[in-house]
Amino acid sequence: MDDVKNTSFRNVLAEHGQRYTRQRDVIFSIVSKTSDHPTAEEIFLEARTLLPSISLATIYKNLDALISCGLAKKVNHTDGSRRYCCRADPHHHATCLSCGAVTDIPGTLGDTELSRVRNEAGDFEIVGYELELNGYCPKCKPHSIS
Amino acid sequence: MDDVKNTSFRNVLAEHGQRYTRQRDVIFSIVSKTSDHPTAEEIFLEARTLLPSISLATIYKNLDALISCGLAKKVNHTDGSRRYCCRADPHHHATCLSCGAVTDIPGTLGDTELSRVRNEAGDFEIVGYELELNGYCPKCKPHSIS
DNA sequence: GTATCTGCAAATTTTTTGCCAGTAG
DNA sequence: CTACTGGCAAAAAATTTGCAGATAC
Repeated sequence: MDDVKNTSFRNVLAEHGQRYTRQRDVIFSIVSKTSDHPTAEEIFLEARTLLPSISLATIYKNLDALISCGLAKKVNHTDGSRRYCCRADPHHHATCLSCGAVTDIPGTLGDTELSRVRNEAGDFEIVGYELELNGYCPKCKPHSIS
Repeated sequence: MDDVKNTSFRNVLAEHGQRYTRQRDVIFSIVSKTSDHPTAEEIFLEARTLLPSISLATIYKNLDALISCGLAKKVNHTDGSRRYCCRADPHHHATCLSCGAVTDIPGTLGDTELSRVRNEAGDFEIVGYELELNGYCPKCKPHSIS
């Protein structure tokens, strides 16, 4: 199973004229395995546990490479920090207004809803969307009454 | 009409222990009048036409002040740039994948849709949401076929 | 073998801070 | 008056770039 995934990872890279490297692999798996959306710095710290000599510049370069292959993308974050996630099954992002944690919420918008939006959009051709939610996570909810 | 708005602007500031200043007013009106979502730098350049001696640090400080009063918020774009917008009537953001321009699209999600999402969210208490769309704006659409 | 990639350090860009004079309330 | 602000310059963070040696293919 992992072999298959790894092969397709290599293929996607190859299709975009990019080579497979250990660094790239590690970065990709960090971004795709974490359910929250790490910052470049966080990815760097995590990657260093596997590749102690990796540098932050390599993280940035590889994130760009992954993005150009469609394997990852930058995500919006209500607090303004730049974060990354891999393009997986559709889901929404819920950011806690209190602690800043990001939770993934499964699901997509309904077709009815989507065509309504598409209608409002007029000449703008909608390719994709992302629903950013904000509020209070279970941990912070009790305090939010203040 | 503008007087009323201005009074309420002052009130909101006062409620949050913030003072009314010309700089604050200018920055707020720039952010609320532009339909696209300017970066701090863009706000700075615009503000300088009215207040030639304003500094970029003042822009940042005031944006924080406005945000803390709920008068503006940070939005990130798919391209990773940090931008600001004022909290006005509900709308979606459509970012052009080709030229990066951001268009506001009026509308809200339907109640049915929203309660579905709320349901999926479980213990996470949803306060607000933002629908980020991406695709191609009318200007770039013709080229997107390539 | 050759083009791409890595890690390093330096350069940029972006954002935040400290300070003192100026101003709102 | 007194606390909050503004502008400046300097500091700190975040991101990008250039390069020589290493590596994928």
